[in-house]
Amino acid sequence: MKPHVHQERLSELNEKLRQKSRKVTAPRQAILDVLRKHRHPLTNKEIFAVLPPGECDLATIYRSMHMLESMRMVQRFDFGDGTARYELICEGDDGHHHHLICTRCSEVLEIEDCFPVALEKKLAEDSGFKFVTHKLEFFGVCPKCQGK
Amino acid sequence: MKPHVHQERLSELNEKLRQKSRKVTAPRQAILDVLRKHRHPLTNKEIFAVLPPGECDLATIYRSMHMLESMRMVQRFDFGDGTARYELICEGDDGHHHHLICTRCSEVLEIEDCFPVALEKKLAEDSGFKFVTHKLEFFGVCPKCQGK
DNA sequence: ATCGCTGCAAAAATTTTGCAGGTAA
DNA sequence: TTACCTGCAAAATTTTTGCAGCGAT
Repeated sequence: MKPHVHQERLSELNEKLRQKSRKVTAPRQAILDVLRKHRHPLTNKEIFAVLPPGECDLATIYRSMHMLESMRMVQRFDFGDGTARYELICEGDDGHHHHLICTRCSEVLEIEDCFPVALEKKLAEDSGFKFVTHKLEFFGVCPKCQGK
Repeated sequence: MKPHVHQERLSELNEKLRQKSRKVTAPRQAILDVLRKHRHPLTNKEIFAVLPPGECDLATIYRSMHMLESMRMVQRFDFGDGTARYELICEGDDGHHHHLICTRCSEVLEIEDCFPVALEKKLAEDSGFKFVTHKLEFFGVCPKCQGK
């Protein structure tokens, strides 16, 4: 491990990992660094491709993403193509947001609008379900792809 | 093919298939019959399991679902577990709706509420995207599972 | 008689798991 | 030292594809 880099991240990571008696390892830091440098959800394969060869095994990425998701350090998204994508959850944020994805070039915009809370509450009351959450993604054709 | 069953369905299928110079085959009718008998989205594997052995190959189901989706006869849904699910689109309906899924027992409720059209329009205007649609699914714990 | 469709088999793509050795705490 | 973690390899899932023969039109 390089003790001089990403101290601020390291302390956050340390704290969260130690809470669960997990270890701060080089592969985990490398993965978090990749996620930090990308604004949009990445597939495990994309994370693997970006990392220097030999820095982290693909299986380790899968295992790490599961762990990071259970610790609420990353948020999983599904764009409907059958491949999981992950985005780093910022501090003080719950990671809940949505995307607008171009169906032609796969460009991704982050969306601040969200499903109205009132409707979600009504839904929970009507159905008797509890702890109701939702996943919402938008799809369309971006300006660049409209002429083609 | 059994000429005495599901005549009403057959004529609908015939018409749509013939429009694309596709053929009305036993496997395709069998698949549509399964979908018609189930109110909720099914995975290809589930469809395969329900069909009598030897009635339809799994690969044929995959091929059929792609075709039926492109013909807008089925709607694809993603429940976030990495497996595609399909539901029959009723006549006169565009198939656009959502579900409330129990994260413990996988019970599925159909939801009539939808993301407000006005917000979707605003989203399209703000972003410059066109043909904007959305996918929305709700997750929670159903009444039966709340005590456990 | 076409042309499309099917079953079978193989391959591709994504994700999970077992295990022996290595490393953080 | 002791758990936990990693790489490697193998397996499990889900989905796609090639091909020869069959079948709807």
